[in-house]
Amino acid sequence: MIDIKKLIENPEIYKDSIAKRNTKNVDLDLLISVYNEKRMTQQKVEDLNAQINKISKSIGNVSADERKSVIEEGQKLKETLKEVEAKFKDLEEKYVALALCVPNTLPEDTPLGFEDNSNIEVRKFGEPTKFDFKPLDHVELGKKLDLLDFEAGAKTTGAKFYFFKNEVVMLENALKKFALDIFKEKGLYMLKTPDLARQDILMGSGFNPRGSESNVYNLEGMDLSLIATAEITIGGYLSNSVFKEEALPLMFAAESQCFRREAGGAGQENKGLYRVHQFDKMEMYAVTKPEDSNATLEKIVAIEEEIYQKLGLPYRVVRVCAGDLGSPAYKKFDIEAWMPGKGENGEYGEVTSASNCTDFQSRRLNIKYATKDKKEFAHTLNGTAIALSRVILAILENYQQKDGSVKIPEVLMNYVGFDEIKVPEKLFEDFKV
RNA sequence: GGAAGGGUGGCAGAGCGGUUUAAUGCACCGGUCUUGAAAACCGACGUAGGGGCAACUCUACCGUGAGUUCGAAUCUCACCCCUUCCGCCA
Repeated sequence: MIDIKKLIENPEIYKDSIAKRNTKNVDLDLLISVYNEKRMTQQKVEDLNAQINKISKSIGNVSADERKSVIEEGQKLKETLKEVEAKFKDLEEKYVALALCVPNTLPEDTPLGFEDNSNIEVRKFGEPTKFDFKPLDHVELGKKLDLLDFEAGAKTTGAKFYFFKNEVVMLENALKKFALDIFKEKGLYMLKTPDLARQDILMGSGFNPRGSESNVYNLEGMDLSLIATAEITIGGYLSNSVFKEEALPLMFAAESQCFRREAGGAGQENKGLYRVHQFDKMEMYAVTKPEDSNATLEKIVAIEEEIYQKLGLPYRVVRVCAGDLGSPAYKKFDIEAWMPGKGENGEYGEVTSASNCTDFQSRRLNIKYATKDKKEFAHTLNGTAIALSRVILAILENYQQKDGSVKIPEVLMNYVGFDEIKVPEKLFEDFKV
């Protein structure tokens, strides 16, 4: 939610953001006029209430014959109040609906562009993995090594669902433990969150549970949705809180499952594990004072980079362009790991995303911090540590060998308990006639 | 899922249709006293929004939403949450 006073004072910075993001269906002029009308109507409601309060207080001191006329006067006022109140409620609803559509502002140096090809590379680690053979993609490797099963996922649940099998089940758990150890070392406050959340909590983080654009699954007949990221439930955890100034910045980490409808996400670009409806994720989150949020964003990206360096995955860090930002994000960095099986000859593919949401979410979720003499909205940030499905994809593709076996990244060997995934003698398919 | 009880300021806790401006206590903050502290005393002490240059003033908020009433923390209905017991179950 944006700060309406800031918007009225400075509509240009919001107009600029909307244009650069190419956000549709936002009408700032209408929003401002509805706000002003709402305010005037609110004043009328309050005046009427003040009159009614006065009358009902005076009623004890009024003589018996006067009482009747005083009550009648009150009744009259109440009828007027009902009309004005209905108008106010209507305006309030209109105002909220319009205000919810306004995206966060942007810093001056945001790269321009509407798609991810306008993102700007800011750093690079390693070089794209070279092979002296033609590498397989993770779907082929998953089949050959009996590690992934998309057909069974489709049969059981639907397209873009999958089974992890054998060593990948262990690899997933190893990656989680690896992430947890890093969280512990960095002193992050750790959470394992519910995988369902109320819809107002979803909206608090900037997710829209309803409408055709929605990316979330809703539970029929209930006020609950499957979460798309732990960012949502961490937001719920922190909602309606006031933090001590000296306790900030607070850094969190959470494990959860993530469910996304990803309507229209099919196609070669998104094959296999790259874009799926369900995956596990280790997420980071921070609450800071406004002046610290940009430094904290750098800190989150640094932890992410440490993870991918330790995993030995080549990556680049990109600054996300205006049109590719979600509406809560003020500034965002993605890490893209090298994926040898993506596209024709390998491509970088997004594995993390770190956003500074400034006060956009904290206004909706009511997350504040207190100084000696006032309470202010805090800033919130979020960043991926490990999206399990995509990192497993990257490990399989980057660590494959000529015979189809896959080496385990050194840092994970102790976690998984073996150093290589060998080509099995028998596949599950061989059990069938 | 069933039954009973409950949800009031930072905390504890009264109020159960109109002198409530939500009592009282504790905590916190400022002050007096003191070498300093404690105690005692005095004062201030919620959030959000509207109007005003301002001193100030008005409105809303007692789990949430609706309703009854001139007037609701108090009465009615629905929902949410908590506690205890029963049932079911990893």
